Amino acid sequence: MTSSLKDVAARAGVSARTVSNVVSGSARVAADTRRRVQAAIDELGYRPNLAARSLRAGRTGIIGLAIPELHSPYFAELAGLLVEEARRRSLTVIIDQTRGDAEAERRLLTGSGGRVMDGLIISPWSLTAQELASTARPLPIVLLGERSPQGFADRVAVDNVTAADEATTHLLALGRRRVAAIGLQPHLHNGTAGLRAEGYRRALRRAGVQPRPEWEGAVDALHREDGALAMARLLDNGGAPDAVFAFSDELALGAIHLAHHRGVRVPEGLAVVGFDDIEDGRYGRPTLTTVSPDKRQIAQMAMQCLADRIYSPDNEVPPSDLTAPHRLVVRDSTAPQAQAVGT
Amino acid sequence: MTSSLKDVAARAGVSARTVSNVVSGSARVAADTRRRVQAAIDELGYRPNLAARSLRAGRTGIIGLAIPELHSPYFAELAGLLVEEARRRSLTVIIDQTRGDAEAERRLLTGSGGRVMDGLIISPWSLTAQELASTARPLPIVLLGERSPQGFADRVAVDNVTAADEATTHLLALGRRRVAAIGLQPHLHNGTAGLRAEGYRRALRRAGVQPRPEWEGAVDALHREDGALAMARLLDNGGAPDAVFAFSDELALGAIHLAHHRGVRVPEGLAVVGFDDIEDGRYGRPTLTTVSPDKRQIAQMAMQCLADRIYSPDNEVPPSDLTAPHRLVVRDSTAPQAQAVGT
DNA sequence: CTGAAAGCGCTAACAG
DNA sequence: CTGTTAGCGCTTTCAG
Repeated sequence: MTSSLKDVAARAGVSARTVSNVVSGSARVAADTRRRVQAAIDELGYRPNLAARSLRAGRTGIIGLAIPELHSPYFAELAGLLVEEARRRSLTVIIDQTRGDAEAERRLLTGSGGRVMDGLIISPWSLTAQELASTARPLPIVLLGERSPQGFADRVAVDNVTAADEATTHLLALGRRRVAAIGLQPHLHNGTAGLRAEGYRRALRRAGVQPRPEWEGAVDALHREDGALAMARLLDNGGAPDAVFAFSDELALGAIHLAHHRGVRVPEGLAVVGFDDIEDGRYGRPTLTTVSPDKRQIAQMAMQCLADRIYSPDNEVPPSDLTAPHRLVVRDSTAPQAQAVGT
Repeated sequence: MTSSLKDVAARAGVSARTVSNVVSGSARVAADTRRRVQAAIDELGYRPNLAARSLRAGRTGIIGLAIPELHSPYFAELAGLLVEEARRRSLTVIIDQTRGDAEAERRLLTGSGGRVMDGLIISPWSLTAQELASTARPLPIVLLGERSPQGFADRVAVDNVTAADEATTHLLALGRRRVAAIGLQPHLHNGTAGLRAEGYRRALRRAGVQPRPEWEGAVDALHREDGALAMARLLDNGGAPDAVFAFSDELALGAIHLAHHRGVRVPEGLAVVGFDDIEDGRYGRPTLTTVSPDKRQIAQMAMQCLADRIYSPDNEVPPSDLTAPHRLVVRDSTAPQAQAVGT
């Protein structure tokens, strides 16, 4: 059914070598020969077999992307950007969901996938960087988001402590003092949540506000419903906070949803800041103030990093730790007045 | 660096054949030999080379998923489910974004990708089923969503006409008569939008309401901003509709956002129904009434279909046309009263 | 500029 | 139950 390079060669009356040259454009071929070969290719509908090429090259041109959840807006958007960056480098992306499950993260590396990929970009939730790096070897990996300690693999992340500090400081600057946080994940070794909590507490202290455990809302996952649940607990036991810093926009949206049902107005009674700058936040009601990581930059950095490792594997460059920029985008959910400010 | 089957064989003192048997579990191997081979595998950290295996088998175990946008909540969720279904069958998914671009859709098939994939699930926006099927041959493909005419490839979709009819009828049952639609895409050959428009008009006629062109809001894309834009035009030139059926939840959310800014209350002044049942709709304000396609079912049907084609390619079964179930989920955006009804 | 031939790592016939 | 071997389709030395 499918024709091979040899078939094309036979048809064009040349050797396989010449066809290969025409296809890859690697060496000079006489214009006339090239034309004849091209004609044969078209007639036979020939397309190179990637498996054979990979076998030969020792490379597949495929990289893996392992994220906890594809249906989370933040990861979906990031995945889209990464796929774009990959295409720019003629790389193909295989996406896998780990659901934050340690077993899934491990299987990705030990399973057959480990051999089909030239490299892996992973946002780990359960495994430590060390465990990942040692399991993956010699597969190059790039870590997204933060997991301490560093030094085992390349990593790209925003400065979570500073970002969280800025978000919290923004709430304090509005005159709010009972500033709660939503999104701690003590059950996971989620470094990101820990760092954001650290920034949150740092900002409070700097403003002379003592952090209080009952203001720190833990969550199981980072979805709207978890945010709603945490918000409910804060309203019931947290001593009525007047502001919330949620560690993700989804959590923030869930919290706002619940606050509304409890008759708490946002931003009047409760100012809310999220994290991620997902599209829903821009079109929700009220529009959501959020920490916006530069996702395109993250995608570029991660892909650049991985490509470097793949194409110069012998290069003994120590793991790099890249920080992507972020900025606080102020919208209605922290507006000083009740007036809508627009997008 | 990486060790091959031959290395393992040498180390275990057996032949390559035996190692292959141990790895694949295909033939009986003496318990003692198996143990020795396994030990060698572990020591060397051997993992089979997928490229070689694929070359041999003539199959890669990789299937493609081509969707217009990964960051659209609907497609992201669907992609997640498809990846799950694929794993259940030990298949790996490569995800690609077409952005609804004809060139991208074509390149996916003609480019090198066509050789690395065993099959393709695609949600086409620009190419016709016929063009896709003929370009793809002999690659099995499954179409998601509707594109007429049918008969060129397997297809999975909800009954868009009926679903749109139900959504519109629901609005009419609330006593609304100036029922607009948002989401027509006359510039694309988007069969889905056309079918939803058809169902919308059918419902109007059955209720004795004459469809009016100025009630049909066209959009460039299916995002919130497009919905907002279309809503603005309807309010300006559409004679103040009292209800809107949006062809996607994102459009609906954008429309609601804009209506709110114009001082139109939802659902009191404007009842809104969306399509897709994305998570944002459940946590927005108001919560969004929507047509909910059974996404899991869609994923299962599509994967089953594709797997059948891949594993029995000679089977001359004619292309099947599967209809996935859907249901109307009524929430606050079409509540008869202004009271919040909850999720 | 082109031909011949080796070999990437694996599996499956075919012996033994 | 296990060893030997051919060959999947391609690239790439080595000759010509």
